[in-house]
Amino acid sequence: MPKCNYYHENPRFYVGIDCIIFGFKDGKLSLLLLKRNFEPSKGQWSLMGGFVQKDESTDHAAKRVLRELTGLVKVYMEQVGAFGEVERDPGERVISIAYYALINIDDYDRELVQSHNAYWADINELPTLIFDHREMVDKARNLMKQKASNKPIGFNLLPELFTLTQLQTLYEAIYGEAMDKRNFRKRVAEMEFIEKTDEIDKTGSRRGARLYRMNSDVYRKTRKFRI
Amino acid sequence: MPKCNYYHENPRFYVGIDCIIFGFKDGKLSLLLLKRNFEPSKGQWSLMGGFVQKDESTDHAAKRVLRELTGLVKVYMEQVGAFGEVERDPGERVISIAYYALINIDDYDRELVQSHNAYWADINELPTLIFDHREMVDKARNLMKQKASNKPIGFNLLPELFTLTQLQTLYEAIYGEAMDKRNFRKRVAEMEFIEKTDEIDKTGSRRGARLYRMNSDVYRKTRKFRI
DNA sequence: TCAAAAGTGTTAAGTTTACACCCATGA
DNA sequence: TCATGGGTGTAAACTTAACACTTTTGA
Repeated sequence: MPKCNYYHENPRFYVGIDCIIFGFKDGKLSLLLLKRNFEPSKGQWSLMGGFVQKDESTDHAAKRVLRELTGLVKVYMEQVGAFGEVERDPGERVISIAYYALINIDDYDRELVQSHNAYWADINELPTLIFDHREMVDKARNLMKQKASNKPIGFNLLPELFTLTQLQTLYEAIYGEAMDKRNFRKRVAEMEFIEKTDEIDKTGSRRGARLYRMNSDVYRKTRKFRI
Repeated sequence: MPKCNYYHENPRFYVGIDCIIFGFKDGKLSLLLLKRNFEPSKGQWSLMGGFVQKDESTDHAAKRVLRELTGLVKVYMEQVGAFGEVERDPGERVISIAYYALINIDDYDRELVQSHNAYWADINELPTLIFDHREMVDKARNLMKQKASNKPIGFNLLPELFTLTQLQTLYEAIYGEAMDKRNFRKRVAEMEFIEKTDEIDKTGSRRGARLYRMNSDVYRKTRKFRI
């Protein structure tokens, strides 16, 4: 394929990556935010970000940025979209691509997160964020909610073994509304890939609660999910 | 806001725009495609595209690109997402942002379209497209289908006055499946913003069919839509 | 007079919602 | 023994799906 001058008439742009990192902490949906200790906007809250590099796809860049903050690899991520207002970043023209990630809050590298000056914030009590990051968060949250209602992505936010109460609390946090316990469990019982294990969690109650596990192989056979 | 060297360590990229232009033609959902008479990939089919310029947002660039092809302004457009594989455009590294547009097929500037060597193609019989354009189309189609099911965006594909048979045929084309006429009309009757007019369309049948109109002001009051 | 599209209701099936009590355990 | 969270079923309300005939008119 010959290089062609047509391209070179056009301007080039910094392409940023911003990550909306969801976690499930103390029964609440939370985001991992950075208190910036660098300019621009030092001291303010922002999403974890970075720039796309020459030799990497945007999806790859998003995974790299997430890894730089959390140490995690193989994380569930989805693109939220491109944010391209001319003045969105007051420092320079940057076109940014937002991604959301769902991580298990027990797994990440705490030192790495600490060294970036990052903290978990309840999604319903977010501080003011720089630039258009709030818009990114809102769009990510809506997309995630939509997807979580018909694809089993929520399990990425839970430990491998979880109780049905944890699962219900998670979905209540995602939807922002209470659910009926019996109706919820009826629906779970219909999904064969949510498997009962032999184990009991004794930490949440005196009686103890049955632990369940998501079985991806079983899910692949039916691909039916609806909570 | 001081400029800061941090940005300048990073590479810059051409940022492309690609438009998935939906129309409703002869009872079928169609896309406006270009038979490229320029390199690279001359002679092959592609989406209408362009490049983001210095002084415009990506949304603005998408509207401009659409206007360059169709002459239309104030068109319904939604972003599909960013496509950022390293080798997606074999000519140069280009990160492209795809948008879909819904246009009324009676309105566009035919000469302009002709001069770009563009043609309507039935969405179910698309030719092979260059680069990752097929992927963009598939993602756009899914997003549009999803959105059309709970927001009244489909009316952008119809003339101002339309018959219920046209409306049903449109939704059958969007969903790719047949619908029951009586159930369909029952649902339409529940939506007050789909208003019966005094006019009759005599072109589609001997008997003639009642023409309807979408009233956006009435829609804004209820915002209930479900087909 | 007949072909072709427009228009019109009812019933059964399926889904969703509402709701309250007993169980097991450790402190 | 009691406070705490875990676990369980049924009936009513609502929504969705299936289904067939009459009307109008121009050729």
